Amino acid sequence: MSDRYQPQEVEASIYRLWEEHQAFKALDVSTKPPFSIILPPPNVTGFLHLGHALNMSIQDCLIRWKKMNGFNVLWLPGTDHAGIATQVVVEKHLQKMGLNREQLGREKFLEKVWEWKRETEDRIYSQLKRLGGALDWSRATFTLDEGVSRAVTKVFVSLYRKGLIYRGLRLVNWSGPLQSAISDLEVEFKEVKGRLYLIKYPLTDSNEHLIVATTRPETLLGDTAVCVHPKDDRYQRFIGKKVRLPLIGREISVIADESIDPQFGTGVVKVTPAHDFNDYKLGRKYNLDFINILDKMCYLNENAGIYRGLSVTEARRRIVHDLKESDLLVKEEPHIHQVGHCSRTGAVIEPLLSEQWFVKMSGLAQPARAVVESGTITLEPEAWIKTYLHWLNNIEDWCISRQLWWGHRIPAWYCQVCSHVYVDERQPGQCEKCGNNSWKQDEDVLDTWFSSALWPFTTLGWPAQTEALKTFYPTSVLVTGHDILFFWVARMIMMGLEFVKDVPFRKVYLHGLVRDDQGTKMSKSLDNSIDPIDVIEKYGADALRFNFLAHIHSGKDFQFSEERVQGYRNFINKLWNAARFVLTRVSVASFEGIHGPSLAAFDRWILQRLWEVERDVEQGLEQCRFSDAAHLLYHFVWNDFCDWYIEFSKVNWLEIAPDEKENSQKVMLFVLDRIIALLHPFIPFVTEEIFQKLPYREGQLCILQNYPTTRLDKELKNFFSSESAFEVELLKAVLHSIRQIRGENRISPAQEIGVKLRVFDEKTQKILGNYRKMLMLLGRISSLEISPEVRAKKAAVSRIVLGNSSVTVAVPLEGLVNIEEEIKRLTKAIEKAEKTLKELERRLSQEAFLKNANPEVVEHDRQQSQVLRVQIQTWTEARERLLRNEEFLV
RNA sequence: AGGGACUUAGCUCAGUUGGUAGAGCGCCACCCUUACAAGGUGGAUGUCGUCGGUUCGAAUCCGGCAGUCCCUACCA
Repeated sequence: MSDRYQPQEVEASIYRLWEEHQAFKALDVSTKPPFSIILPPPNVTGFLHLGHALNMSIQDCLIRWKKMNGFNVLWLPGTDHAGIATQVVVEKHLQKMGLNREQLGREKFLEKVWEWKRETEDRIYSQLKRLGGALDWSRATFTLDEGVSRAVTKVFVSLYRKGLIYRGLRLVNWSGPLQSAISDLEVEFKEVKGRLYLIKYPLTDSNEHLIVATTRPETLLGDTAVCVHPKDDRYQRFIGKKVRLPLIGREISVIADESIDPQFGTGVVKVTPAHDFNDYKLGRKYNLDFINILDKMCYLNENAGIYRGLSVTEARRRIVHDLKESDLLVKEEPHIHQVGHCSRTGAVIEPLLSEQWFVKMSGLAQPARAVVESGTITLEPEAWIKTYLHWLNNIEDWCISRQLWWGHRIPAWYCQVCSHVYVDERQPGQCEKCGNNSWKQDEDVLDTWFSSALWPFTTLGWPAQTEALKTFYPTSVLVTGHDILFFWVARMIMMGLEFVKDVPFRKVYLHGLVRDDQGTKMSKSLDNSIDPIDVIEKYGADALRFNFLAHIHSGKDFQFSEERVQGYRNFINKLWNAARFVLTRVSVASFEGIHGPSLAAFDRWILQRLWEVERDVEQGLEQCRFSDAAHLLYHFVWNDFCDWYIEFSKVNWLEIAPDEKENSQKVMLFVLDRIIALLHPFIPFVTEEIFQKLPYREGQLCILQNYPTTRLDKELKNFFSSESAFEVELLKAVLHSIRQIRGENRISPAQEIGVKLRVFDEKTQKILGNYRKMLMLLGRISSLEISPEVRAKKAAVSRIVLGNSSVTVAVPLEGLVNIEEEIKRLTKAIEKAEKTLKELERRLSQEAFLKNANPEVVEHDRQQSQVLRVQIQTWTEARERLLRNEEFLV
């Protein structure tokens, strides 16, 4: 074994080992209880970033943990075609080669996208493998796979027949660059510094005019009314009259509606039902004309008269100019407002009237709300429940058609003769209305989230009632970022309830987003996104995973830092070296047959600590508190096992009889064995690599072991001993005192020192006497005196109080060090203790405290203040003697 | 505009029923003591955003204020 763990040399072969043993395979039928997670399918837009690595680290930890706990686990991989996103990426890619999709035509273009999909999917899957994902690859699914597509069509048809999907001419969010409608969720609102224009609208029957306030003067071309508040005294006399539209002269009515805020602008609003969501409602309510002035590219169309062909911004400039010329512009002022932008292209969203398909949401939302309210599905962190419910309560119908090519084609056909619309899973024969057989399928595809909403059951074979579906649905937990709670999570819940009549998962764990070390969101456009492979190659997959698991806290965003990964790489190396020590120094073949009665105190102590760690790690994982569990293990390995247990054992083994040594070595081997298993879900590669080196584990796999729990290791309790635990704590405290004196007095670790221990009771004296050699070696002591009466001159002194035992540690400093240093040290210690003591005494002197506080707290404070008094007295005396340079009883 | 948070050591963050402030990294000092220098030992560092309230006692519970962030939302 090398003295450094070399992840790049072992990770690939370890992953291969797992695959060869089919360690990730889930069984459709099994007597074991099921545990299933569907991997949120990454988009085939490009490679995975650190956010995915975080997401998958959590899932893989759960999967391996549950597997080791005896569950029949399924972690199902897949990828998402990601309609708009992928189409945009591929179009950009083609653009570089001087191609565009119109040139290629639908079929050729789709071939290109499929080509892209194959490449990126390969890359994504290899990234997941590099990260160590225990995914059942035999079940990998793509959202456009035939089975999934059939299911998507079936769901569409079914919802259509139930009247939950309808087609209609509606005002939708239109993205000019995409030439497609997008859903409300895909619109991002940004604050924009615009202008508010006040424009004169002359009355037809008088010389008066109304002044309209608008941020979008160009849309006046599509105005079909002007609206005021019915109770607005300023304008009541105009209601019902007509005004002449500036520049184009069309006559429109003045109407009144309560929705108008008289305080805003002039209190007069132009109504453009075909280009504004508020105006659309007014248009429907008052039966106004809908005049569409934009084409699919968001240029002005034939209804714009002389402005035809202009872009929206050009048109705005021209119209403002023309209004000024005609003296119709009263005023323009700066105005900050929220404007919707396309989340994919960044273009300003134009509300546009167009024929689209919608899902009626209110009926589907109700049960989805109920299952979260009732706790059938739990959200972690719970803070999201409120957000989730609020969204469902205010849900609007979902526009699911997209004017794209990449995606699930909408299963609707239009009769070319009589325009009859036919929706079915297959193309129809004769038209039931007119008897002709001339059909054209709808050109549009479905919103990518439509198929994602079905993912938990389509991946398991639905609509067929497969064994997999029976076994693994509902899935156990969904792990995903909180950014897609509405896009995905909510819709899966609706569709699962609608089509499988059960929730898609029992628990949702929402984690934060990964940010860079400056705290900004990682994104490709900012060029700050990191390929996890780069990190893995530098530090290993385990270090990256542990970094996430040790640092993820209840849904908070995660600030990535390479230094921290490096820190956990060091931890993994520490583990590696501990294992190396055990494997090279321990000569027993297995840990079987540990003989309880002859165990040393350290052995008992480490076994007890192990038991406690097993208990607490299990609790942490049960509660999805990954960082708690990770830190527990980190400190157990580094501090308890390496710093103390191995160091104690090294010395202990020098002294004891061969059979006792063997017994003790079994304990060390056992603890290492358990550590490896405990850490496996967090850092699978290094643990498996070490496991493979355990001689008695030949032919086995770490991933297939039982996870150490207090149930599995219940016999550990037989080894517990409070006296042993006390002995270990006492030794630790004495050694720490000696090292502290050494460190603070700058006595070199190479310099051996004399130490005198004054003990105040026989029991402690006996214990310390038994560990004389231990103390001397670990404390680098040349002469050690242990006695009830210890005299010293020019000595550094420290007082330990532990339970009923008390020890004074004295280190003669003559010739070693400047006495002034020690006086400073003592003074500092005394001051600190006095400060604490003062606070405790103040508290204990309050009658209210003694009366109201928990008796345990009072007792604790009493004891603690007694300890402090003893310490202060010892130190104060020592300081005086040092000053007077005389021998004293320490 | 409504909602949800967050504010703790130089940095990133823990702190689960209120009871003497913690970790990792960084920093300082001394050490290549044969598992590990990707290491060892010791050390320093915080009016827990601010003001008030409840309490014997508040980082922790309640309220006001300030700052930061996120989500939802058609304000012309």
